[in-house]
Amino acid sequence: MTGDHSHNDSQINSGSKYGDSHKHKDKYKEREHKHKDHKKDKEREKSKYSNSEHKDSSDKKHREKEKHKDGSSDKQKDKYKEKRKEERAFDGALIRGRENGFASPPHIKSEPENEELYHSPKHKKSLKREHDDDDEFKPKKIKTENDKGEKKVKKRRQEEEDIKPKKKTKDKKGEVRADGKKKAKKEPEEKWKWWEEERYTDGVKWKFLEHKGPVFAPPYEPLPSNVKFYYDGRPMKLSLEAEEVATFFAKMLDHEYTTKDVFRKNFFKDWRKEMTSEEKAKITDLNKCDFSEMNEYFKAQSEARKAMTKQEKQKIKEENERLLLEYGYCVMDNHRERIANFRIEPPGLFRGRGDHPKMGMLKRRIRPEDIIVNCSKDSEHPKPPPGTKWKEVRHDNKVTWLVSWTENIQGAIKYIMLNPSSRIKGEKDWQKYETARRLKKCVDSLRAQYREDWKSKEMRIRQRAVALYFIDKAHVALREAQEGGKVVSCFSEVRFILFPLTPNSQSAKALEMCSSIFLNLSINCYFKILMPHIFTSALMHQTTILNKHLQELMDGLTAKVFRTYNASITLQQQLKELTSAEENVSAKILSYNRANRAVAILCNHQRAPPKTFEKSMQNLQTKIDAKKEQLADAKRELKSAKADAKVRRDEKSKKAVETKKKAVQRIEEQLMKLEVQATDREENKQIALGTSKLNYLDPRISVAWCKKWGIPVEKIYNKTQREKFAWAIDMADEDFEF
DNA sequence: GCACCGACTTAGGATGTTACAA
DNA sequence: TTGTAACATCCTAAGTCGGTGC
Repeated sequence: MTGDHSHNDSQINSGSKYGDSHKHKDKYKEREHKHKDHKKDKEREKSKYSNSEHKDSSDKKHREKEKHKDGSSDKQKDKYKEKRKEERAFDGALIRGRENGFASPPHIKSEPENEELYHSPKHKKSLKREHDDDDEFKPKKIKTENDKGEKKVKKRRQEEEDIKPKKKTKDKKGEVRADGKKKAKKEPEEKWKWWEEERYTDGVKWKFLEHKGPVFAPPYEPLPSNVKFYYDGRPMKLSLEAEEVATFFAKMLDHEYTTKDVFRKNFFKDWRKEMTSEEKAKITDLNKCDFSEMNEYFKAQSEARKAMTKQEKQKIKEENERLLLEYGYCVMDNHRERIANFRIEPPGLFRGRGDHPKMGMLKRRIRPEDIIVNCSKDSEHPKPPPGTKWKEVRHDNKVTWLVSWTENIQGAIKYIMLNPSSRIKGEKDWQKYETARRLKKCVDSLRAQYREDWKSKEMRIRQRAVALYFIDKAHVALREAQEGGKVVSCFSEVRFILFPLTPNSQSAKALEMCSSIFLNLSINCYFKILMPHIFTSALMHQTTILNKHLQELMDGLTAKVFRTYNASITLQQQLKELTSAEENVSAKILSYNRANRAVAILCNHQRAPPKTFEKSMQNLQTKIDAKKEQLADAKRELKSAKADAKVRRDEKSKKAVETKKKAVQRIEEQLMKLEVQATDREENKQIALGTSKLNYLDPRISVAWCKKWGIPVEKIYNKTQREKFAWAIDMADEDFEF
């Protein structure tokens, strides 16, 4: 659908995304970040949390106050955020503008209305599975569901009563992989079908949770004495602390980051904090620092790692697997579930994306004293490493995280949570798609309504309607931005809104806007042409206000539901359009990828073309050429074999003809496969399919498509994806309609 | 009503592993 | 057997949204 995705567009996009944007540079002028001195920080934390083993509300308040005091960094963050969002919105809008973006294809309207009853699980009295309702109202649609409906529905709560979460339960969890060999690893035979059970109500996420806590980053290993750091041309032995931070920089020497001023400046500032006073006195200029020997050492190490013998590699692998087995799983409500990120982020230099003002800052090492552990009271609590204490152990079953800590760069909280294959993530995912399906039911009237509202006499209503239009069609979400110290929500800069009005803009044709939209924009633009934002903050500038409005329109509706809905409905529609029954499997998969790609383009999921793209494309072309030659040869041979057979008229030559014929056929097939591959790859050059596949496309659409056309689901989803979408694979049959 | 924050979800680059061709 | 491309997984930054407290 967007085959003409132009080169220009992508340049615009990736260009600004990766932070060149000179136009805005002034915006991010270096500011003295008042972020605390690292050491002060440490001290304060020490005093703050010295006796924080127990949850203490006054302590918490105190902590909060402390946090608020240090608002400077947050402001900076906001400012930075603002810029990033602007760029994205602007770039995305340009691209989508040209391509007529999210404007739903005309066919969407003609989608048969789904008569199923949708309701938000959130507000249901009984949080029974959505498909239970499907069964009730449309039994024939989801056959498999129907069958299951007759099965007894296990009651989770009852189960809990029956099997008290004593330690022993762990041993019998289904998916234990006893054999260390990965190749031999089997999918667990009996996978828990959580989707056939009841959900919790009232925000309870679990009743029992037990885990072993996080895995900390390995301690720093000092450099061997022959690897030296040089200052001003002379070797210099660094203290352990300073050396460690230096290695972070040395490891990144080949990266573009280390050439950036901001990065260098932030790094140097934080590095100096780790130095002894002598070092501090001596090392005053980063440009005089020579890390190259260190850099080479790390390169050599990584080479050595690659060159390790099979046995050595195997040993490491086994150790990793042991770690995974021990720390990678938890027990949540009688089921053993995989943890997503059980390793604590190691220390290093912060790699903010784009022109992040904090890039290069030191991400400090996380210690047990920074860690909040969340688990059941009656579970065996994870033990902190000997001689250390957790910051806190809490038992909050209204949240899903197992471990959390606050990082030092932005002051944000980081979490350890469960794998996407877990019940807790899967349920949420499923619910997300159900909300999007409910939007499908009312999207037409909703669209009609906001179009109507463009004409409203009330400015507030008109603006809201324009906002909705953008959210729906261009996925320009309202966002928060700093404006004179106040947080306002707004759309992107005027330049973004203006582009459809600029006469020479190619984008003018792009957004199929009604005249009343133009009118609304124009009014604003005339008045605010020099202002940074389009909408006045007085009326609707809180994201929450708009979201409240969305809630009124449909239960559970937020801006992001539009994205899910538009993506999924587009996939379904594109699959219908592109798949033809005559095609063979690989052609069908190409069609699937094309449908997926259409969605990725809509959602503006871009990627940098792989570094090896041109080369690999060339290689493929060479292969194709060779195959063509081979085909020509084979055809010639067939021809002469035929001629031969005509003369000889014996069995042997007849057989030879058959053989040659088959050879030609085989080569033709191979050639086609290669050509399909080339097309697919070329079209995929700058598009990232993963994000939409993983986050926006209702997996049941893909599963239904696979079942309908007899495509093995493995061709569409790899193992991890199949684990994540197990619920969909199990429940959707070929008739599934999004 | 505003500012801020916690708890998630989304995003895509980096790194590791596997499959396949030479 | 080796080198390489493709694919999978890991990692963590960034975005979203609702809640809270002033």
